[in-house]
Amino acid sequence: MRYSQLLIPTVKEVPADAEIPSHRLMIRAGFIRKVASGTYTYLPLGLKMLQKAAQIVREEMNAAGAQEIAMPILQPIELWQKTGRDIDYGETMCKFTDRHGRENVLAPTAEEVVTTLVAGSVRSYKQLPLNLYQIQTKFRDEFRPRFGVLRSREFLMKDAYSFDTDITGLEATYKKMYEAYCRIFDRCGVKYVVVEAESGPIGGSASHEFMAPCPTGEDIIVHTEDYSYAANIEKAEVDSSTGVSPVQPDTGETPVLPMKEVHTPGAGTIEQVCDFLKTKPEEMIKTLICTDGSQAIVAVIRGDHELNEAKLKSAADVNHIELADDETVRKISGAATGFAGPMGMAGKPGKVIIDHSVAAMPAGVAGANKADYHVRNVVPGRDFPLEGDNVIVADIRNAVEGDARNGKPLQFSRGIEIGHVFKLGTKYSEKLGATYLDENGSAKPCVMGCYGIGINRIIAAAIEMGNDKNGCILPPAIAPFEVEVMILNNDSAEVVAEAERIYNELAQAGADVLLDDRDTRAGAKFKDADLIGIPLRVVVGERGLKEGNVEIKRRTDDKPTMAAATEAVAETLKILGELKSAIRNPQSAI
RNA sequence: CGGGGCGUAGCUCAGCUUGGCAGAGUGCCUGCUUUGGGAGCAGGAAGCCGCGGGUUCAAAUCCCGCCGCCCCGACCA
Repeated sequence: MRYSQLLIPTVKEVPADAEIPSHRLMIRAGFIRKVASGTYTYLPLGLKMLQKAAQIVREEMNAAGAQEIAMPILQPIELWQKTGRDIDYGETMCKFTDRHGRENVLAPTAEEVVTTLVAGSVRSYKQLPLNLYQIQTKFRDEFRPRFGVLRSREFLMKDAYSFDTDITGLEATYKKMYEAYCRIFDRCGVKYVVVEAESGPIGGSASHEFMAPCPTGEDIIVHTEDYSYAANIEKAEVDSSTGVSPVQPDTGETPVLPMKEVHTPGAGTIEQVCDFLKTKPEEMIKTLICTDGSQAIVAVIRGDHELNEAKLKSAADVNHIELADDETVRKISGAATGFAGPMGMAGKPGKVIIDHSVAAMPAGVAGANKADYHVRNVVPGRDFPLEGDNVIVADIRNAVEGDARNGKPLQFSRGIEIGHVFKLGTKYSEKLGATYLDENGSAKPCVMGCYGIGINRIIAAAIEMGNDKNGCILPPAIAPFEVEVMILNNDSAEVVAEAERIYNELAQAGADVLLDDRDTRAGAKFKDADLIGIPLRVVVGERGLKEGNVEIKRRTDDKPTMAAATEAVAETLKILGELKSAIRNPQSAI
């Protein structure tokens, strides 16, 4: 295609509201423009990248035996009420009432529709396994859209849903999808690590996330140095022997002091209490009052630790958890927020969940359940019970520096979630009646899996990982063009003719090539080519052509290499082939 | 939803404290010169100063309300 005919509005100025490199560069390179918070227009180059990534996804999904379908974005809310997910998704779901007064949703995902489809179309085990997917716009009214297209309210997602007769079948399908995902991200040229993940409101028994490692990522990856264990921090489990209190253990030789109430006026946070009492956060016992909507769930963790809501949910065996409001806190603890303690909690309605690391403390400082007071020398097991009908000791905190898994120390890094695979089981098939008749004629629910890929995030992650001060450095598989042929001197008939020849021959050979035929200064063309990040550049200029040469330069090269104009096409295709086959990812594994 | 910031030319921003002609750079258009890493000179077009109300002789500027956008937090596959 010809540059002069494409809408590629590159900009020199850094957009004021873009914070991270991918967002800045996608705007600067003319890939996207913002329409409103969390919604973007994709311009020709940006759309081309999305389509290339989507095509790779499509090819690998088809190769793995999945079939492409198209489901509606507009869905009746009744479907979501059947599974209760209208509640689970809550405000995140875009809803509206149509002219007939019917409530509709703009789909954030499609389990309900696809499962209903299968319920009505599949009768026999002979029709299974089945794997259906689509590549389609999804809507989520995020609390806080940010980071450009990384967290937007409208985005392109590949969502696949598998139906098997039993768990063994699901395992096989899951493995197939997992492997297809590896091939997809390999082919796209995006680095990734696979981590264990929480399944969240989708529900199900197991899941893995594909993370593009990147310091600007929103997710925290917890892993051993060799990646033999890697998990999202929401999921990461720690060896229970690690992370125990550094406080001197009670050897029985030092007398155990009785509890002592101390006045701590206005000190409601861990930091304030530590300042006031000259204690360390790891000597504090933090008591968080939560609720599942009907009963109180009291979480007890060490002062320097963070509560992990997913772990708390599973320890308490509830579907939903949130921090209680001040009024509830006062009712349960008898004091303002900031002064709750575990003493006496076990006798109240609800559940008390105590983290392992608190149970291991010889003594600590806790809130007194009385405004402006804390208590020293609180001994777990003596001053509050570690067992009982409604008391559970469990792992309910986030992993921290110093924790280990399988005896190996854990490290922390950040990542962008670009893909997610789930084993769903029969949660949806049972609720929506997706059953089949087995060999014996008895009806059984399909065993499901679901598999998502954020297409926009593939693009953003690739730019996030591949950029320098001059612009994007894109993998050839998803770059808007593989090669640019640049006409350096538009007023030279020979230069123009030679550039056109090379451009036409490259295009005929199947290369995706852009001809920069704009009648503008050379500097501007160089800057734009670098900004867009086209992997390979062929410059046809008067100076070189006098000697019968053109210049060939990879985006990553410092200097161009000269090639005979007559060899330019062959040489370019050769380098392009090398670039395309060189793509692999260092730390994918697992 | 809580905290903070911002809203002025297509873009990046100054002007607001202390009310008094609507500004710069960049981009865009025209002409001349230039032509291998975002050229120079000259000329030009371009604004509901986010919206609504108030104070005032006079409001981009001060006051009130609303809307939008960004960041942090909370929340969230």
